[in-house]
Amino acid sequence: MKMETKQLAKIMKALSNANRLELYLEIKKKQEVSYETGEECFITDIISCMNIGAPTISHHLKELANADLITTERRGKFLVAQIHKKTLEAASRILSLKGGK
Amino acid sequence: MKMETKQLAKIMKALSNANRLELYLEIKKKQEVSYETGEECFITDIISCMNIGAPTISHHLKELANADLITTERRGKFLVAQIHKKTLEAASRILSLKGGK
DNA sequence: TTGACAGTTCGATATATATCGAAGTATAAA
DNA sequence: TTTATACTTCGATATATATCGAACTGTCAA
Repeated sequence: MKMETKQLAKIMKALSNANRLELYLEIKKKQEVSYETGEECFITDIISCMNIGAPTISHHLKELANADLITTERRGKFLVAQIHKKTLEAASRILSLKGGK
Repeated sequence: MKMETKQLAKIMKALSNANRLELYLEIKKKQEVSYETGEECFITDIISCMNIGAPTISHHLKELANADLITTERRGKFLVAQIHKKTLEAASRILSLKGGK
């Protein structure tokens, strides 16, 4: 099997759980807003507006990071997350969503 | 949680297994070729070039169909599959891969 | 009708996963 | 230094999933 396929499956798996996907999309949304406001995406804000516990969020963040979809960074007491745009773009390329052969 | 998010998660889950994704991409590839040749995508050809058994293929086809990513149709003795382009396009739209948010 | 081929269904198994509560760690604030 | 906040780690549990072999169904060909 192609390396590409395995990699894409990994990305898909990371986005296959509804709560984790919501988490990812939330980070993505905040990051897009932050282009304008300069704010960062604080995980603590996301936790308070999702209906799963902190341990589960922590677990999901690791899965997203493991698939290279995000990175996280401590900012003092808090955790901030950034989207890896390249990973999502790579996924779309493999799926030939745009352009394509 | 948004309906959209749940739906997208379902699509992602269907594509999250490497073998199932390979199957999907194979159907997709054959369908693209078939634009030119007029051929259809026969599952039997795919089975013979993948290293999982027929029962598993059958299971995976159902998962893909359940996520609305493909449809299948009997052609006499054989099974042919078609990609639902719209589903993949909808997924990409929700992920905002193209165009703005 | 018999045989072969294509695919499905069933039952079993092994593995992965999502989630939680409890307890731990790190940082900031009082 | 005590307390509170923001996560993380651990262990447990319940559920889902991928996969297989065996047996079944449907279709064609001889």
